[in-house]
Amino acid sequence: MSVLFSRQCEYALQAVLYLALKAGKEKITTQELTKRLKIPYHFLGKILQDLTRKGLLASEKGPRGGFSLAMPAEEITLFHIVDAIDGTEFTRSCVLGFPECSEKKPCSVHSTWGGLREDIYTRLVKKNIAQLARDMKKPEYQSKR
Amino acid sequence: MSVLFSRQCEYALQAVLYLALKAGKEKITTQELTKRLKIPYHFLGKILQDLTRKGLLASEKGPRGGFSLAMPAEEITLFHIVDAIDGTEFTRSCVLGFPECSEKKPCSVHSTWGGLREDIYTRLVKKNIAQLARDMKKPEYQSKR
DNA sequence: GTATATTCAGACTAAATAATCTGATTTACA
DNA sequence: TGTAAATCAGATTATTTAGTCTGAATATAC
Ligand code: SF4
Ligand code: SF4
Repeated sequence: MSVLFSRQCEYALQAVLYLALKAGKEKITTQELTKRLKIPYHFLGKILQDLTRKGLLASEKGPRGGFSLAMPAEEITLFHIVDAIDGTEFTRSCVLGFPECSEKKPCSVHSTWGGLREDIYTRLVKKNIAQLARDMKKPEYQSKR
Repeated sequence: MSVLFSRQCEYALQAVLYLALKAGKEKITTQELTKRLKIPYHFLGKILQDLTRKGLLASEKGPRGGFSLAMPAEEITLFHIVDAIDGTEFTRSCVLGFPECSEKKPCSVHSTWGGLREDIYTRLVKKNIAQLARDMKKPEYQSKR
């Protein structure tokens, strides 16, 4: 298997994206998210708690409670989410997982692979989730649900 | 943690690259590889067996035995190695692990992320391991060992 | 032929990640 | 004030991946 981010992180990305799409309206419950995104309920619960602790989401308990973005969607990028869940180690370590090397003396694959992590980073910060949510509403993204 | 390929696969890449570098000469033993590349001995053994079964490496038992490339280094790319260990699923599935989607109705992040898997694929097939081994010998890659 | 160095095979253990379960806490509202 | 709907916390289990161990099979060299 090959994978870019952990499963938790993928779930987090989807969840926050969903929240951004519904931003402004009512709070969103774990139940709604678990149904729409097909993510295991309790696992998702943990992830949302985590994102809340990290300050990305705001939560409210009790009936009519749920989760919402803790800040304007314009200020959140996918990078913030990845950072909160998987951390930012990938911006520093070798994409191929090769052992330590110095920039001065790169290994033979570095000319090809060295740029990938910057590339991934760029994609993560390129758009904020408000833009992504707007994209989601464009006709060409409508809609299989 | 974020990672592109499994640890096994990373080890396999390093090992085959090492073999390419030493190609033509004697067979290389697991022991030499485990020392040079700092990969757990028995784990590496499994991986080399795997690569042999998949037809990428040739093995010989007994004293003076060991492993060597099963074909000219010019015919092997990193993609072949990844294919043998992790499989090629990543060329088809979403890099963010999002659930099934149709190309016709991509999700909102697809414009940014859709290209990444082709990008990775390209990097994997761009150079064969003979070229990579030659790169390794260039002065600018010399040498911390 | 015997000792030795290797791959090979399979069972086993360890660690990391993913997922589940139980119950406590908070809050809205009838 | 009581009930229900939600988050929150922590323990537990399951699954996957990583790594280890033991011994058999095979080939070389003396
Ligand atoms: S030189 Fe580049 S590709 Fe090679 S090990 Fe270092 S970071 Fe990885
Ligand atoms: S549309 Fe693209 S980014 Fe979105 S889920 Fe499908 S493959 Fe992934």
